[in-house]
Amino acid sequence: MTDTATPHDALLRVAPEHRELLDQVLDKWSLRVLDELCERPLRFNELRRAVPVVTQKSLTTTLRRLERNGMVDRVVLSSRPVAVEYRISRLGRTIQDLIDALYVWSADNMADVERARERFDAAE
Amino acid sequence: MTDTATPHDALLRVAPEHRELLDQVLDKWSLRVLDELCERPLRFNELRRAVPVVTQKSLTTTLRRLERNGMVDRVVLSSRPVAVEYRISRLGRTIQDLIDALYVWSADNMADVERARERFDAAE
DNA sequence: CTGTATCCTACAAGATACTG
DNA sequence: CAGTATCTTGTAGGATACAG
Repeated sequence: MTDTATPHDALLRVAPEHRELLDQVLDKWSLRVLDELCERPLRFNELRRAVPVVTQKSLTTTLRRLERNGMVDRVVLSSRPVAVEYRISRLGRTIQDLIDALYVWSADNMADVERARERFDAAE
Repeated sequence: MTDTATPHDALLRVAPEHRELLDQVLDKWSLRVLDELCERPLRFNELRRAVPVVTQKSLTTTLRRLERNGMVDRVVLSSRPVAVEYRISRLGRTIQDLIDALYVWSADNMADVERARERFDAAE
């Protein structure tokens, strides 16, 4: 790579499997679940209460996908009655750092975004 | 904040408007459009060809939303026939840096993710 | 408590046709 | 070229009931 290349050139044509992984891990419910589990391990119903207002079905789907991709660990604590705890994994923590950077970006730039929106809406 | 707080505590309860902004700017088509515009300004149909396989409707919707949020600039070059160019904005470039970091993360961790998937799928 | 199984609907997105 | 308009379809997600 020559020094005339822009920094972005190194990432031209992002592989489809990388896009797909981000799609599976950066969706609405996944972001909320990762947020919560980053603070502390939680059981299924605790998580349900912590993430308003997710349905059982959506929470199950989200947890399975996060578990499959190695972002969270599912730990069976006991049976009769069944107790299951969800914990963020090492991998999950590394992506949460990047997600947090996005939240910081939002906070830093929200004023500019709102100005852009006002300009756009006024131009109609 | 005391030194017993975890780094994540500072971000507890992310404001809904920040989540909403990320939802509007990190969806499938937006990521692809920002990728392309980061390399060079493009006209509508150039962008359509560059992003396979987006429909006119989805591309229009995506561009309007990105423009409204100040991520891209829409520049009318001439009329008769109309020519319109889309360019990444300063704000767009700042978030693209973070998106690129996510792609790098995907590349760095894809092997671990695939191992997790194999383990999960084998456990069925 | 931790889920599955069904049914249902609302909205995103595709196909197609048309316009300034 | 750069869109808009209309119609249709696919699918994620909600409501509800039930099970281990």
